[in-house]
Amino acid sequence: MLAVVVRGSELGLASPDRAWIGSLDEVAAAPDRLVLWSAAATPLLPLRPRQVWDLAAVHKLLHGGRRDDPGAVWAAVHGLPAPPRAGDDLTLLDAALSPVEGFVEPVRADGSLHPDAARQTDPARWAALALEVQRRQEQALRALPDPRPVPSGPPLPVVTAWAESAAALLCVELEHDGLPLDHAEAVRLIAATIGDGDRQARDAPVLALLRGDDVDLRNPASVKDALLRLGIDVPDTRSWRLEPYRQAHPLVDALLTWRKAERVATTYGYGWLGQHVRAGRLRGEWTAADGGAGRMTASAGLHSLPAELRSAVAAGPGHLLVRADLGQVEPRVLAAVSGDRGLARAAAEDDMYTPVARQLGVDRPTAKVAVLAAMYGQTSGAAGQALRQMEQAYPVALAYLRGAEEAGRVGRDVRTHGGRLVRVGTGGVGRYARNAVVQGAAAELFKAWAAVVRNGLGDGRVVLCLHDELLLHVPAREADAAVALLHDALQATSAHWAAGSGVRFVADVGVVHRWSEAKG
DNA sequence: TCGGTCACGTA
DNA sequence: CGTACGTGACCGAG
Repeated sequence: MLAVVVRGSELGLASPDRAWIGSLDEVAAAPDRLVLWSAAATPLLPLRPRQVWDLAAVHKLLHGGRRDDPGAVWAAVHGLPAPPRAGDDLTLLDAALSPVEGFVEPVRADGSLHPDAARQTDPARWAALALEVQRRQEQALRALPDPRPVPSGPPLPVVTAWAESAAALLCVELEHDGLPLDHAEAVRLIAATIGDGDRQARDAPVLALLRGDDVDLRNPASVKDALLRLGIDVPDTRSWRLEPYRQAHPLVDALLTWRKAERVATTYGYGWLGQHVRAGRLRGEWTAADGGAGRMTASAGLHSLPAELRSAVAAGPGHLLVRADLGQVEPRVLAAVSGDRGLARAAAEDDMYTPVARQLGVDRPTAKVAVLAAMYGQTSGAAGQALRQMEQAYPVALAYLRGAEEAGRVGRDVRTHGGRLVRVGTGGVGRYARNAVVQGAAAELFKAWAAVVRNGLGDGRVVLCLHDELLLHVPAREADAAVALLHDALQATSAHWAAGSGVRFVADVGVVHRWSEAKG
């Protein structure tokens, strides 16, 4: 273990037996795993370290919540109450504004961290403290139960800590590298939908159908009233609600078409291109573990790019895109984390809904709805019968889900398979916790997979993470190796993550020039 | 200027 | 069949 602190041109280093002011060369040469307070705040991009322990990321894994600043991280491993956030406490503002004159003692008499410790501590000492926090975090992780029936290798929560740290590091790289974008193609696609983007021109054909009726297309209440005047009475004007009325009146069809264009104009139009694309790269900000379940999130609309725009995401000269997505990942995750042997047997198949359908005595579409309804806590009665059959066929999986739902209902926090604390809080909604243990576990498996893939790439790069999909940008000569890597990495990851469960995970992998091609 | 609502894209 | 996220336009309160 080598803790690394970068502060300006100075570098603080700490190993278990000493702490010193060192150089970047020493980090580059270190065979050790690196400990960082936060990958996002540590400029190590040129080094592309292989293994880091990100104290902020592991803190969020262990304790949930949104805080991941050093004060909160330190307090948590020492069993102290979380300190006020900078901004909540004006004395912290004073500390931040006052010039740094020499170093302070970072640990106060009551054991808490000095509010400005990150800036005002001797870098070597600050690195040594990082190492101490790492030890305590690992100790806490080792105290958690390992949920696997046949543990293999290090305890699963410790493995998850490394994977979550790797994801934090990957987010820094994703922000830096960006997604390769064919700018001219993007402009063509946008122009095909909204022309030059003129608002009046876009609105005119819809307004013409309303003859003089003064309607604000961007105001749902106004649209709802206009529809009512045409005899179409709907509780709201969402597109799926209006879809059945497409034939009822030309306005509905025109309005839905207009909405598509309006979405492009406002969210994915010329302004968006100008704001987020530079030198052929589309960039957003990435977060490694967000929301209740700890999924990765991205800004700049990277996670909700309309399918029509995906042909603009294209490999650069001499390069190819390798895209891979996990097949039926959530039901497979459920089979693994719940330990349901019957569901695990179904997950041995390429398509697990086929054996589930056989087991339930229903057709495949019904089986799929039943499985999804079970995982997400269905409320309508459509799949009620199938759900009762699920209960009969897969009682262990259903009990696991019920347990999470019950915990959520009474406001009891839950932990995912990999050890993430999902804070439910008081008055929690049961469905939320029920979903979080599946979605969150899937996110952990995905990140563990992504981490292995990242480390196995030569000159290639991970350029997009999309919940169950990875997009790689690789030199053409490395494409075949990347395909093999994606499969091998999933094998290796699931072998320990789902050890003893008998669940098989599958990836659909393809080599393409444009993201839009060859979607499985 | 702000939070809330509606709407919609993705998984 | 549901959960989750980010984004943007509009409304009404302050």
